[in-house]
Amino acid sequence: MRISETASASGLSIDTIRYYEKLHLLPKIARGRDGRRDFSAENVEWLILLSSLRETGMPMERMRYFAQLYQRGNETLSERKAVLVDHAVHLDMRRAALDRCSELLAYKLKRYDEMTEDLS
Amino acid sequence: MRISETASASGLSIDTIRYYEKLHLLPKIARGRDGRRDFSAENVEWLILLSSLRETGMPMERMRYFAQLYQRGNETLSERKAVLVDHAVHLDMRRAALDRCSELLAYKLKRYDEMTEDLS
DNA sequence: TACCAAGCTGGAGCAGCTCTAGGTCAAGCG
DNA sequence: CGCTTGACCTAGAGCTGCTCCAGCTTGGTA
Repeated sequence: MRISETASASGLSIDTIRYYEKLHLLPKIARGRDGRRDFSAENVEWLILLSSLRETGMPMERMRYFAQLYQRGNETLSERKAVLVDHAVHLDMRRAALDRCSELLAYKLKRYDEMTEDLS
Repeated sequence: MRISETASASGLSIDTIRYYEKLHLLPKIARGRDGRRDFSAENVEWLILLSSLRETGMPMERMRYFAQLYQRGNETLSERKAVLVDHAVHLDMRRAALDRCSELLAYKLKRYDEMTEDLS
């Protein structure tokens, strides 16, 4: 798969994919004889996971650790599982932050409405 | 109120508060005769709002626009309202991203479990 | 055969903090 | 009264995580 297709499949930009490769967040990507990257289905699946983790706030350093586990193969499954379980907890915290913000916005909007009524 | 108290009340760091002031995201902050900042209750409330908006992904540029409206006073209430309503929509998108990530994690964890069972 | 889109690399630029160096000032202590 | 401590100040450097740019190569179409 070409890098442009991989980008739209994963939601990452082409530049970000190259950047992640440079940081060794990806396993070795095959190249065509013209030097272009050729992403496997597994590569794409991995990028979708990275994209989702990054989008929801996993720090780069943690992703690097996770990627190293991935590249060491099946012996690291339990450590990888721990990373994902931790991140699930983090998702709950983010959800709570969104909810707090929603509430605050609702309160502010109500106050704005009251203020515009008072003016009229 | 001192900057350290304001930081813990708003959830922003002291450095970030000073940075926001430099970018004119805050109205003019009073100073004591020793040159230290003295935040009013309204200042703190404003910082709590900014903190909440930033934490949930509002870009700096948008915050700057919002801050300018705020500093122009009550005539801008309807524009400010629009900013907050837009952001509420953005919150829903973020929630959806969290949910997609949760689902993906659940799927991956299930697969990990199947793989470790196969190994044993 | 000439072009154009898509890819490549190395490196600069940008957003949004975060940290550091080097200083001021007020309060508390001996 | 002098000394120390700690919270604050400023200007500016450094960091993360992209994002963009210049200048080049290649493969497919007319």
